Amino acid sequence: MKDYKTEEEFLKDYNPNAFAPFSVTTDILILSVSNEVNTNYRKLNEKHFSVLLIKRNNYPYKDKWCLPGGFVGEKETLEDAAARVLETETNLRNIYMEQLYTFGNPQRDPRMRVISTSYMALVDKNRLRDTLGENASWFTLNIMEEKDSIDVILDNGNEQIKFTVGKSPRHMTTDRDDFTILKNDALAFDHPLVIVSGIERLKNKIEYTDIVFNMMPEYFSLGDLQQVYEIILGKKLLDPAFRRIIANKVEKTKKVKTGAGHRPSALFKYKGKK
Amino acid sequence: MKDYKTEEEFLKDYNPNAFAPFSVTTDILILSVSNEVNTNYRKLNEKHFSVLLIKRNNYPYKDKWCLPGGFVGEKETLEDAAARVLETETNLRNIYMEQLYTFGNPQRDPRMRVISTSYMALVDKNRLRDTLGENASWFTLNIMEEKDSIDVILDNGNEQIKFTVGKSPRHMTTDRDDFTILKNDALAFDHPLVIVSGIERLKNKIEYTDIVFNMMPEYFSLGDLQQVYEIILGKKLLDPAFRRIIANKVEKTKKVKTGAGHRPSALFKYKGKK
DNA sequence: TGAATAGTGTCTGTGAGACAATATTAT
DNA sequence: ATAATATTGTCTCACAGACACTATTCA
Repeated sequence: MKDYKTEEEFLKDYNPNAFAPFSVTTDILILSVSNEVNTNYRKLNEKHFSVLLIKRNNYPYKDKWCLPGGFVGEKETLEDAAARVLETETNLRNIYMEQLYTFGNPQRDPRMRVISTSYMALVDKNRLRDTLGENASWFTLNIMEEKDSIDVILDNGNEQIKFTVGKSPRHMTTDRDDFTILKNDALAFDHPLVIVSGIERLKNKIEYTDIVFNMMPEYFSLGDLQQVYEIILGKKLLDPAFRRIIANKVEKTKKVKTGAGHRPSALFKYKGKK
Repeated sequence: MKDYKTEEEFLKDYNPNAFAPFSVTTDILILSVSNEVNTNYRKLNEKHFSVLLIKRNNYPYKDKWCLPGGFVGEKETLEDAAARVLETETNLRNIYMEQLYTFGNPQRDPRMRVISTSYMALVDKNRLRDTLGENASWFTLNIMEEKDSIDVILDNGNEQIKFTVGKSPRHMTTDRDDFTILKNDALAFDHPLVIVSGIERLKNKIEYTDIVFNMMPEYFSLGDLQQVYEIILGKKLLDPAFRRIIANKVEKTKKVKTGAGHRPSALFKYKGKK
C-alpha cells in the first residue's frame, strides 16, 4: 500500500469504487397493542399484539406482505431513515425506536447485494388517527412458542400469514438473536426473523427497562397495563405480584375509568425513572 | 412505478445503481481475559480484561489504534467477514461471536459513506499461540463507570489510550445501547462506542447466558472463574453466592491445581446447558 | 342481586447477601 | 507456624408465588 504523507493527499487519491458497492436499507418492525372491542359490557376489552405490514406492489416478492422499509439516503443516518419510513406509514413522529439487528446475506435480495438494518418501534395506538400509508395494514400477532421453534400467525381480518422460525443455539452458548426460518409462505425477505427477534427483545427488555410505557396512553389503568405485560410475556400474571413490580414506576392520578359493569379503576401515569 | 408482469422482466430492467452505493465493513471487538503473573507465590494471578487493537498505518486516522476490521466481500456474509478478520489477526477459528450494533453515520469515514456492523468475539487466551497479526496488540481494559459516563483506559504496556463515553438515555426509556463519545484522542472512528457497548452487552449476558465459558480454558478452578465474573461485572462477589449461581453450570473433575501456597483447588469444566 | 373487575392483606418457600468456620497447601 | 486461598454451613431478609378477602360498579 502506498504510504501517503497527509490525509488530504490520501483522500484525493482514494477511489470510492475500489470496493464492491452495497445497497443499504432499513426495515422497521412497528409494534403496538390493539383494543378488541368486546361484546360483554362487563368484560374488559381483549388486547392483541399487532404489527404493521405493507403489501408489496412490485418485484421482488410482489403481492407478499413485508415490513415497512426503504433505502437509506446518501446523507441519512440509519436511524433517520427508519424514522422517515415510520412517519410515511403512520404519520407519527417522535416514536420510541431501537436498532434490532442487521441482516446481510448475499442472497437476501435477488436485485443486488443489500444490507438491511432493522429497527423496532413501539407505538401507542391511541395516537394513531387512521392515517395509514398506502397498502399498509395492522396484523394481529399470535405467537406459539415450542421447545425448538416459534410459530407465528398474523391476521388482519382478511388474510392470514403463518410462519415458523427455529431457535438455533450457537456454539456452546445461548445467543437469543439467532433464528432460522423453517416455514414461510407469505412474508417477504427474511422478515420473519425480524419479527421474532423484535418480540424476543421486547420480552426481555420489558423486565428491566420501562419501554412498555411507549405503547401506553398517558393515562391507563393497572388492568390495562397488566394485559399488555401478559400479551408480551405470553402468560398470565398474578395481580398482587404485578402490582408490586410496577408500583414504583407509576403514579396514581385522580382520574377514574368508569362505564363497565364492575368497580371502576383508578388511572395511573408513568412516573419516569426514579 | 411501472407494473411488471414477471419477476424476470423486473430484474432485467432493474438498475442496481439507482440508489446510492455504500461501502460495508465489519469491526470486531475481540475480548479476552489475561493472566498477570504475580510476584507473591501465595497470591492468585491477577486478571485483566483485554482487547485486541490494531495500529492503523494509513489514512484516515493514520497511526491511531482501532478495532480489527475490514470491508465485507461481495459474496460474503457479514458474519463471515468478521470471522475472516478475526482469523487474520489471531489465527483462531471457531470462536464465539455475536453481532453488536451497526453504525452508519454519514460522517463516520471521510473517504465515503460507510456502514459498519460490529461484532464481539470472546476468546480464551490460552488458545493463542503468539501469532498475532501485524500491528496488533492486546490492551488491558480499565473501566470506571460514573453516573452519566464511562471512562475507559486502555494500556498495552507502552501506550495508554483514554476515552470517555456518555450514557444518553433515549426518550423516556433506557436504551442501553445508546452512547455518545465525550472524549477520545487516540482511538479511530466510533470505536469507543463499540468497545463500551460490547462490554455492556457482556455484562448483561453473563447473567442469563453461558457465554463466559467461551473465555475460559477447558479446565478451570472456581476461583479463576469467579475472577472473570468479577472483572466483567466490575465488582467483588461473595464466594458462597457465586458458587450457588454457577453450581449447575459446571462439573467437578478429578484434576486439581496445586503449586501455590494455599489449599489446592479442584478443576471444573463447563457442563453445557441442562 | 350478580357478574365481573379493582385493589389489598398475608402466608410460605426460595434464593441472595452476609458472615463464620473449617480445610489444605508451600515456604 | 503462617499467609493465602478453597470450600462449606447457616442465618437473615427480601421478595415472588399463591390464595383469600373486600370493594365497587352497571344492567
